[in-house]
Amino acid sequence: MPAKMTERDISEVTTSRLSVYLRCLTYLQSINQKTVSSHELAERFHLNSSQIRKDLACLGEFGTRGVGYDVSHLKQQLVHELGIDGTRNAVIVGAGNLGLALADYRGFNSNGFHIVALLDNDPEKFGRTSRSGVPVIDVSRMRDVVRDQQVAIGVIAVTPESAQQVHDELAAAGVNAILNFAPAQLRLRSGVKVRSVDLRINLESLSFYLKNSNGAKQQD
Amino acid sequence: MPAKMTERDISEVTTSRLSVYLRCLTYLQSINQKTVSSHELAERFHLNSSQIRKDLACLGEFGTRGVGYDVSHLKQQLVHELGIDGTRNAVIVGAGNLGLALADYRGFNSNGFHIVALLDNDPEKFGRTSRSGVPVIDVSRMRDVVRDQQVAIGVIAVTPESAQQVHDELAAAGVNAILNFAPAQLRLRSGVKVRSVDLRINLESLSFYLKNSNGAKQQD
DNA sequence: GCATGTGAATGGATTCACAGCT
DNA sequence: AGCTGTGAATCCATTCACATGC
Repeated sequence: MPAKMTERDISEVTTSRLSVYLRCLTYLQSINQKTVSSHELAERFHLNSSQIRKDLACLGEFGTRGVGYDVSHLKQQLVHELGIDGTRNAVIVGAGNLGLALADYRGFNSNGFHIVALLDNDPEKFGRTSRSGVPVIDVSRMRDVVRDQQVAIGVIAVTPESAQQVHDELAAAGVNAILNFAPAQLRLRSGVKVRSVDLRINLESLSFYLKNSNGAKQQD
Repeated sequence: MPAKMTERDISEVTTSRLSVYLRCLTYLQSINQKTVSSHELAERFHLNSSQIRKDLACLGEFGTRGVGYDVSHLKQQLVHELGIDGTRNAVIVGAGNLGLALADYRGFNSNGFHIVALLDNDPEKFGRTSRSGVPVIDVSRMRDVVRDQQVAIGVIAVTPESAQQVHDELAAAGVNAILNFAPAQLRLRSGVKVRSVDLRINLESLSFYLKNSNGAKQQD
């Protein structure tokens, strides 16, 4: 099977960094800076400058030797590469605390993304909205919502027990990208991309750090 | 400068996996399974079995050749290694949507962690509590709260503009581990561990996937 | 026989170092 | 002179393969 090189061989870590660069470019643009060098970016992010050049080179040759990168041009390229020059619609499944908070999260409803609905199975909640106005809809209507509103991304904010089922339903409804907040090990499907945010793991990782650095605070 | 090997040379990725194993062991214990092999764990997580053995070997030799690992013993070891055999107290800074949701998140208030307060600078909110009863306290009292309640972990759930300041205040108050939800590039301090959860980056990464897999859905 | 623990081999990502353009 | 783009070198993580012990 010949490696088909869909996804243009840009690795996961690289794309994450591209997002970070994009945010920085937006800032630079706002303070009217016209060009930026890989060294300047490197300092801002505690990164190595050649890493940044390698990352950016993935997109083509956009820099000018002796000068650096044109801020607004590079930004535009990143926006395009990340596929957020249009608007991507998303649904959040689970209108509990977390789902509601996410629905109102600025950054989820801006710059290329739009939350069209919260889906839940509790009839009590149908028809209500989040503070910012995202409506809660019966999860059994998922298929219709996804089709009618061209939903591309699903967010799983339900209990770990229901997460797998929700994942499968989203996939069946034609959603190919999923952001999962449930602390569960999902059985994945080919063609559907899942990113998991596991808050518990993050906490435990911090705890581990605390445990193993306590006696030895002053390392520099 | 001699590499002092605090943190016992266990890498970040490894500790994250240890958390995952822990969760699995808790499950296995609940269904009364007594032992488990690296192969069985590997299947559950789509991982390589020798990776699991390597990870677990970091903690010492807890397996029995020919048999596998004793579920409850290994679990206990992991709990101990991750430093969650006691209770670690945490505060959440920012009593907005996200902060409130996090305060009530089960998994944040169980098994080794306890959220003692939400800190905010809006007097309107002082004295209120989250649904589950976490009180909102004036952020200017951070120092006292941290001292009196022996807070080890801080969660940043404020706007990106305030994140750096909150980070610095937490560090100054003696909090050495921080979970940051603000989409901002923090200037870090030595001795303080920060893990960032950047929701925006996750979304953009999914968008990138969608953009680059669209023409080529059927890869297996 | 079966499963761990671990050196050796592989594979990826980061960093170095420099040739090439402006 | 300055900074990009990139092969080469290095570093770290994952996987292989097998000796070791139950």
